[in-house]
Amino acid sequence: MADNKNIAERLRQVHTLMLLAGENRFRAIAFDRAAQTIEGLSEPVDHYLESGTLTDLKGIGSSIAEDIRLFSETGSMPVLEDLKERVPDGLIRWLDISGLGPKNIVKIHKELGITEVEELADACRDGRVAALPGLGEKSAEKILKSIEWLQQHSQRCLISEAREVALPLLEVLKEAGGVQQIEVAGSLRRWNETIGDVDLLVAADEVDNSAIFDRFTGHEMVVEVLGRGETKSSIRTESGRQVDLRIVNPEQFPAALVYFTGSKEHNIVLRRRARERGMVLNEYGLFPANQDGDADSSRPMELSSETELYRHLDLAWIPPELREGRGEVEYFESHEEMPLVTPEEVRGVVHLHTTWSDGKQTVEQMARASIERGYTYMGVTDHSRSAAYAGGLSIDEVKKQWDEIDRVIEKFSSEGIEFTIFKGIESDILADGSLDYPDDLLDGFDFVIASIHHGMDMPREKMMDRFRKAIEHPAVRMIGHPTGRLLLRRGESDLDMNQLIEWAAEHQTAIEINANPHRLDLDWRHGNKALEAGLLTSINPDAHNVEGIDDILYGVMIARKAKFDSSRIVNCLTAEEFRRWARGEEVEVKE
DNA sequence: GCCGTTTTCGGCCCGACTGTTTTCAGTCG
Repeated sequence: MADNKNIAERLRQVHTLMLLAGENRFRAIAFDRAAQTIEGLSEPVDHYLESGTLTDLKGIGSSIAEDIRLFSETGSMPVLEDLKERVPDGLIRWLDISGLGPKNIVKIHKELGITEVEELADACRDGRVAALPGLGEKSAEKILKSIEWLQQHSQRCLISEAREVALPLLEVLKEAGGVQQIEVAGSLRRWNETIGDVDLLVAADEVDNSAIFDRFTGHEMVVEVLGRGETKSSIRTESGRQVDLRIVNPEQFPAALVYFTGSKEHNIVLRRRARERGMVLNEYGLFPANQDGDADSSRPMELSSETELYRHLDLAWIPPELREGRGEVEYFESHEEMPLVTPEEVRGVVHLHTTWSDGKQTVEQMARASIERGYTYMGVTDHSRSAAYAGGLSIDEVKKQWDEIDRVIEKFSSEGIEFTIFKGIESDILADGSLDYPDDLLDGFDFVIASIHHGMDMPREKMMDRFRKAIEHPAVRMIGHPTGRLLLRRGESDLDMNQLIEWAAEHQTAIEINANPHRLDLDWRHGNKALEAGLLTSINPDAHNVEGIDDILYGVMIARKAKFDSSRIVNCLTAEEFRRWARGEEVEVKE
């Protein structure tokens, strides 16, 4: 049996290799679209194969359906195998070089007979690339620079790092003369977990553009100006980030904001909708189409906001974090809004570490910091005993910690502070699926988060078996960071996430959204499945110090991307309701 | 390769910027 992720990955490979093989662009894109569709499914592809409904799916015709069927039955996809034979492995890495695309990759490869990035760098240095028709000195120099940059920096960064670049620039540009509106756009506005480039958008009258660009390119963070035109400029920061700034007229701002927020997939759907309604949508506005189908730019629709633009396309305004081409457009055709959790609705901080294990602050300090931030309860969840590297608690230490928590509770009570502290634990799930303490001790906790910290690369069946046993354990109320991933550093465990979601939903066990920007795990891409299954979650900062509590914001935004409203988030419950849920009582989930 | 409330063929999102060119192709977002 082939799982959806695996199939989508193969289809993506076909797309990439077709570009490098110089195949028809649209044929290649068809495979990319099919991959997108498969990824968004909440049922396994085999279900569609068996019922013969695969070709009912958007972007999957008889040809790709056959490729998928063959792959599912034989584990091999002939169209992919054929491409792999024709395209050298090394070329795939060339696509990461910014400024170099498939056309020139094919040209350089064919003319010079080279396949490795290092060979390409040499060919740029010794003039062979510059001598090719259509390329020149500057192209060679640009490619070489990109290769060198690539070797020093990873292409993407965490959303937290991107915000550190974007927010100061935003502040400085706000103060620049002539700036009427300014917004962060791109994947950062959509709250994606990793970010490539930072996009900024400004509304200003043209006469002011030059001064605004001066402010931008002159900022102290800037180490290189990559380009500067009339309306667009790009810079690189000392941290290696590329930032693009676009300036448009105020009347163009709404359309430009939609356009630069993306995603690409979302924009394509919007443009198609505009076409279907006799209009053309571009970054400058929404225009009636003339007889040739081009935009009649003399008659722009008047737009004062994104909302109006969506209205013209018979849609309600779609929050940026949902604009991922995963069914949001269909939803907002018939709904005015989607119920989504807000930061204010989170009431408790229920996954945090203290000095008892690897946290930096005491129980009392973490509690006071939570109170300052407006939370009404917290759950202390230090590491269990086998997490030796993180100072996991022995049975004896657990009991001492309980005493300390009781002392803090008493102290608060004497100070007249209303704040609830739950005694929790982040228990390791051991290799055989059992937990890290005897059952009678586990019963003594208010709640248990079960997480895997060891043996994360076991085969899928073993991993699933471990999680199943943990979910079935009566003391366990939450699963922590299910895939174990560390973004940009470590991959995910091999899991059947749909199955895991179903098991957890059956037991009313929550799967946390770990809000630490290095994790953001559960992945929002499982949101549709989680919604169908009625999965509960908890937005958990996994804080190891006071500042870590603020990561809850990232968790809230990821929960919104995953379409959670507060009724399915256990730390949006009141302290009393949380206590009842932790005891295993049913909680009300809104339909 | 996919798709159709104008279409079973001929489109497929659209424009800025750059560099290599003399009118445009490639790349990016």
